[in-house]
Amino acid sequence: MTEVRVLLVDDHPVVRAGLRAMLTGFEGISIAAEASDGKAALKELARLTALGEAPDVVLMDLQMGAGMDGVTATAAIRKLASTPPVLILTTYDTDADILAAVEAGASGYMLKDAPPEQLRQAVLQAAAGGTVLAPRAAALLMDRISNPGTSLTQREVQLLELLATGLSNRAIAKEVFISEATVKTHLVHIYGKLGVDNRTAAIAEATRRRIIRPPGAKG
Amino acid sequence: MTEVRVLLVDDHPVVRAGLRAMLTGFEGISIAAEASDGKAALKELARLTALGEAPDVVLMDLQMGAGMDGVTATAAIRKLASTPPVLILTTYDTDADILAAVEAGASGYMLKDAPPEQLRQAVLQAAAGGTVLAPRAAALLMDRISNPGTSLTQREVQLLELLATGLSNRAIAKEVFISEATVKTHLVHIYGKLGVDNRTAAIAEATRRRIIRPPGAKG
DNA sequence: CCCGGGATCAACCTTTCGGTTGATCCCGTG
DNA sequence: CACGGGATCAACCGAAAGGTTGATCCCGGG
Repeated sequence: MTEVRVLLVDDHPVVRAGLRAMLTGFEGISIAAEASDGKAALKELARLTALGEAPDVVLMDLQMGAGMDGVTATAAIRKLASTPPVLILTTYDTDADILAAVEAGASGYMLKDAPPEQLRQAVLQAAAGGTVLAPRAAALLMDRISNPGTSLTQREVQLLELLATGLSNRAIAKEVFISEATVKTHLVHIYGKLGVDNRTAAIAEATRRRIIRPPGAKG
Repeated sequence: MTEVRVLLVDDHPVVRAGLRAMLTGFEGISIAAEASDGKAALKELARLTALGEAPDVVLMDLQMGAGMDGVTATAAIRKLASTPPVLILTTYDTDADILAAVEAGASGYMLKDAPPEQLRQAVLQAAAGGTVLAPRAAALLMDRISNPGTSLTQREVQLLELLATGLSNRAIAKEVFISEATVKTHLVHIYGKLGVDNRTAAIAEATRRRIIRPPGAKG
C-alpha cells in the first residue's frame, strides 16, 4: 500500500476541488472518491470496499446543507465492519461541534483554514491510525477531563443551543421531551457555570467561549 | 480582450485552491493574483494596476475570519479610480449579507455551492460589466424595494446590539440614558419588525440577518 | 400648516423567567 | 453497597419581560 487513498465528503464543489487539488499535489496521497453528503459517502464507501479499493481515510465536513450531516455520517461509518478513520474538516471550532465529532468516533478534528502542510500531516496521521486534533479541540478535551465540574454537561450544551435559537422554556421542553421544570433546573445550572443571571447573557457568554455557534450560523 | 483575469480573495487556502483549479480549467479565464483578506486584496490590486495588469474582476468572499472583511474591502475597491467589478462569492444567502454586498457596490452575488458552469458564467458576465445575482439574492432585492417599511431604525439597531450583550431592559435604559419604559417600547417594535416575540429570538434573527454581530464576536 | 414617523415616557396587566427547596431515579466508582 | 453526579420533576414566589393603550415632543415633507 504505497498511497494513502482519501474519500472526500463535502457539499461544496469548490471546497472539494480545493481539497482534491491540494491533496493530489502531495506525494503519497490520492483521492479514491468524492461525495456531496453523508448518504452518498456511505454509498461510495460500500462501492469502493466491494471493489477492494476501500479508502484509508475519510475526510468529512461537519456542516452540510442538505442530506445526511457529518456527525450522523461519521457515526454510521464507525459502525461498519471495516471502518476507515474519519478525519473531520470543518469551518468552526466550537465546543459542541468538537464534542459531537469526537463522540461520533472521529479520529481527528481539523479546521478548514489550516495551512496545507498541516492538512497533509493530518491526513497521513489519521490514515496511519493516529489521532490528530486542532489545538483548540485538544485543549477542550484536556479541559473536559481535568475539571469536569466547571464545564457544561452535554445536556446543558444541548439546551444552550436551543436557547440560542430563541425558543422559550416551554418550547425547549417540548423539543427535547422533558418538562418545563427540568428546563428551568438546567438553565439555573448553566447560568451558575457561566457566571451570568439571564438567558441572553448566557448566549453571549457561551458564544464568546465558543461553547456554541453564533445564533443563526448555518450548521 | 483575450483573457478574463481574476483576483481571488478568500481566507481559506482550501477554497482558494478550489477556485483556482476550477477557474483555470475554463477557457478564457485566468488567475491574476490571490489574497487572504480585504487588506491584502487592496494591496494586490494596487500592485497589479501599477504593473498595468489590473484584474478584470475581483472574486470576493464575504466571511473572512481575520483582517478586513469582504464588505469593507468591496466598498474600498469601489472607491478607487479604476474599479474592477466585484463578484461576491459566499457560503450564506442571508438577507444582510446580500444587502450589505449590494450596498457596498458588488456587481454580483453567487453562492459557493453553485455548480462550476454557473460560476464560470458569473465571472465572465461580471467581467463584461454585467450584473449577476443568485436567485435568492434577486428575490430578496425585489422584495426589499417593494416593501421597505420593515427596516429597523438606528436607535432600534443600537438597542439590539445592547440586547445581544445580555443586558436587562433596566441596564439598557441606563446605558443609553432613557427610561425602562422606552426600552420596552423599542423592543416591542423590534420584535414586530423581525417577526419574533422574545429577546433571544430577536438576537438569533438579527444575527442571522446580520443586522448585528454575533454576541461575543471579536471586535 | 398639518401630517407622519421616530423617540420618549407612564400605567396597567399577563406571561415568562429566575431562583429555591426538595424529591426521585439511574448509573458508575470506590 | 454506599456515595455522588447527572437528569428528571413539582411547587412556590418575586422579579423581569411581553403587550396594550395613550400621551407628548420634535422634525421634515407635502
